Amino acid sequence: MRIEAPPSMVQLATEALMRMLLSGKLQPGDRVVENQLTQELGVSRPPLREAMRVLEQQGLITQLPRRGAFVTQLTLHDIYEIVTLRRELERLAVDLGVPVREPARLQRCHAALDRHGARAHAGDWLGVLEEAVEFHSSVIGLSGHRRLEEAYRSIQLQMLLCMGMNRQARASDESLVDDWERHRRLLEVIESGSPEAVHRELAGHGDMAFLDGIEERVGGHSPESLAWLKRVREGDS
Amino acid sequence: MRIEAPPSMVQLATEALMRMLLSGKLQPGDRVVENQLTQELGVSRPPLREAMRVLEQQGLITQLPRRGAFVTQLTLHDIYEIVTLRRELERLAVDLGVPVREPARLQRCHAALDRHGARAHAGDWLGVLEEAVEFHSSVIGLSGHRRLEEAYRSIQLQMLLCMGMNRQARASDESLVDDWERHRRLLEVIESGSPEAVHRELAGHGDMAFLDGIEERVGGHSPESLAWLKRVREGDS
DNA sequence: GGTTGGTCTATTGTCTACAGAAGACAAGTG
DNA sequence: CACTTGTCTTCTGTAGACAATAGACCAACC
Repeated sequence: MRIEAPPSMVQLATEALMRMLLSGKLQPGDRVVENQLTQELGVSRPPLREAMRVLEQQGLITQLPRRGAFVTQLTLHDIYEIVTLRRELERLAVDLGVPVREPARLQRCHAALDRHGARAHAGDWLGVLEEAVEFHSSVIGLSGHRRLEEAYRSIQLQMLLCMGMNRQARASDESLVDDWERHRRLLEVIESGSPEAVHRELAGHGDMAFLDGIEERVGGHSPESLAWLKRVREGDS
Repeated sequence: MRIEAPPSMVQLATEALMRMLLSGKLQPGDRVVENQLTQELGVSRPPLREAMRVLEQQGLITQLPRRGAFVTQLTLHDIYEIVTLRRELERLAVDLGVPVREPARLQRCHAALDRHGARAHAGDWLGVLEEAVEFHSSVIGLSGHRRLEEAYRSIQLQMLLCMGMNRQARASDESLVDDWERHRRLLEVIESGSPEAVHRELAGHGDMAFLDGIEERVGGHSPESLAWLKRVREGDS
């Protein structure tokens, strides 16, 4: 049995920061001061800075040279980018991955789904979020396309960051379980083996509710994004 | 007139490393030792490490905890991933960006193309590469989709890294100019405004020559990648 | 002779300290 | 009273030093 290497401070700091972002403890637009975090996390600045570089690359925080780092604040155009790109990546993943060639890959989906269910029933809000990300990643991973999976994961995290604010208020225990049920259905459809059916299920997957009244909550209304929002609302879902 | 902030060491180190990778001074599989580079680049280790984290995120170098960093060595499956994903991103970019809505964006394409041409005629091999990347990025950027452009750029750099070895030998001065001519033609087709025509031009863009005999040069022959290679060679290009 | 154990070196992981820039604030000036 | 200017504080950028680990090499033992 192969023992695993102890996680590096960079890794721990990255995960801790990610959790602070997903939980909303760090909100979009917030300034991220290095010295504050070193105290909170018990890490010195160099590894923390490396972790921040990683999250910067993922688009979760934004660094301005000599001015500090901020939690990325998405514009309407950003949301347009995220949603359109995510949809395209999903499409490709389904076409490549469904029907599933290697049953072993399904195991990962089931494992994530089970953990998701456990967290949902326990009312563990943040845990549900993390396992939902892992579940979706594992679904995309059915394609056997690592880069596709990573791109998808990155996009997904950005989207969650944006949903952060109103999520906490909205997510009751029932809706957590509802999410799980929806994911369970998705996996069933995938196992049935029809790419078209999966596309349909994903199209109606219904995580677009956060778009309601989005224009008032964010800035950056580009022509593209406004046109897109109009199309989406006219039922092109 | 707004003066620009002096570039940080992290930025400089990232660019220098990138150049070492593109030029083949660092070859796939090579070990990257921090202390050696600090001497060569005249930077201390913390900013160098941050730069390496950035390149790790881009997939250009691979870090093994407590074992050091290596230039990423691509498998056939990796190449399959890169080519398929790149194609998909191109497709989306063309559909979103052609015909061009904002003429201002074309200016960036033309500027990059001009620089590309100048480097090609000067026989500046590395410069051509850099400007070719910028040209392609600017074309994808016609879509106004920043994330799409960045994903494409990352994928493209990975591909260049893989082509590195045989590139230097193969690229004569004429072929440099040929590349430029091809790019010029592409931009003309784009300006003509027909997405289908652009798709056709891209399909026959002809940078697939490096796939000849690729199986012998790299490892990692997954079922997906072998099937894909067969399809490509049967003229699905 | 092959294997095991120990030591030694090279390299990574982390921390502390210092230099320099950006922004805040207050005092002076029109 | 508004605006500018100088200073001060806070924070980032970078450097250098120390601790700890992995792998190589050599010797001793089975």
